[in-house]
Amino acid sequence: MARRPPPRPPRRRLPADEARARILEAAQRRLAEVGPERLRLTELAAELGISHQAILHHFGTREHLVGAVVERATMRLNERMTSVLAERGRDREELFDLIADFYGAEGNARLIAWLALSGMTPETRPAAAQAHPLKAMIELAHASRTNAQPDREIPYEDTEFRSQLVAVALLGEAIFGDLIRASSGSQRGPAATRAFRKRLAALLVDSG
Amino acid sequence: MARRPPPRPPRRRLPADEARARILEAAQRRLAEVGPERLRLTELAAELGISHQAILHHFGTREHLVGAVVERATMRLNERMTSVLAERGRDREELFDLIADFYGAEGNARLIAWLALSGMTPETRPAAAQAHPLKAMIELAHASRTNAQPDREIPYEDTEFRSQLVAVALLGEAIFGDLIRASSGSQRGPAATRAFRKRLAALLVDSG
DNA sequence: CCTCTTACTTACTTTATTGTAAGTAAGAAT
DNA sequence: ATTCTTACTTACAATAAAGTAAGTAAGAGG
Repeated sequence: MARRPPPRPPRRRLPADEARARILEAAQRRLAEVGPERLRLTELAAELGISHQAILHHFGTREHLVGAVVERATMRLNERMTSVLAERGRDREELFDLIADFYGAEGNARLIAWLALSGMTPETRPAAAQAHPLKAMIELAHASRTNAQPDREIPYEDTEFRSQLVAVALLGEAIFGDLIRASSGSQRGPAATRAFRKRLAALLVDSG
Repeated sequence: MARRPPPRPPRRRLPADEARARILEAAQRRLAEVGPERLRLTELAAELGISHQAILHHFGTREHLVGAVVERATMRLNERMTSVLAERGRDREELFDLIADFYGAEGNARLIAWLALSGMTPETRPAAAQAHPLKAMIELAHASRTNAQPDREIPYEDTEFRSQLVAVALLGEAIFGDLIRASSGSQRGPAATRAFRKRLAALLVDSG
């Protein structure tokens, strides 16, 4: 018996910017998971319940989509970083925790890693070349250190180095942590990450 | 005028293992550069001056090739690591330099990063799950520390943490260093990397 | 010198994915 | 209501990459 096609629900039609936003969000998540090279328009579309041409309709080409994701993601990361810094910002341990959450946030580290590996560094975009979102962090940390130890002279380069160490170690831990621990026979998992962060914070505080 | 085809040079025919070795080497270099997802058999073959079917002849499928590269690369990294540790190994600063060269070596960090991001962790291969190549490093470092400070009691977990910090920070610096420095407005390039390493070594030594 | 294995080639198939073309209907504007 | 823009669909083309089939000749071994 030929079954008549089911009365399909009326087609949704979103305003363009919202559709774009949804696509960008899903694409960014996917990009953090599998990287720019393995991002498949069809997969993404299926996940969103649309056809892959809908994506092309909004972004033209796959490359444009990836570009838009990167653009938006770096802008958001910068915004988030500055808001994190503005939030409380005086106490050093809290500052460290906020930064750690930022870099350790599921996806953030992976996204940054994919971009770094793929050579999609912000210096290709001249607009971003001027903005230095991390500079505020260094200055905050430096102020906090000199405040805590008015007697000792603390060179700015040292705080600069320590800030870089924090960023690089946290990002590195998020990406390589469990791999390193696996190959040194240590405990792995989220608890190990927490322990690592705690010891790192302690090391930095103890050594000035 | 129809030109007669030039007398092509007699075909080279390598012994199988050497051919495999050459392919593996080129594939590993390419893999460190562009990652497993963007490794193209045709590109690789062109680079080697052979047809892409020659590669398939030796490795069956692309997946097998990538698997073989990963296998060989991790084995070599482990070997290289242990030989580096055996080389001198008593003095802490030299140990640090050797480790730094290991992780900072062009390609090593990128290769490890690609594998970590792609989820090609060694724990999928049961053979590698038992080997703990970095454990020796931790023990060496611990011995060196207790040797240098016989009066103070140094907990093993602390050395464990510091070893992880070194590994993670060096790898992270290799991948993220210039990106971080760019977004904090600092100097970039190899000199910055050297300076970072020097300060990291100093921090670890100064703090015990 | 002859033979046999196999490293490697050329020619072709298959498949996955991006992109094009054209049409459909949702929702705003008049 | 009617029209008009455009978000989105279905159908299809183009391309590139992996893999198959079959043949060729290099070099070892008798």
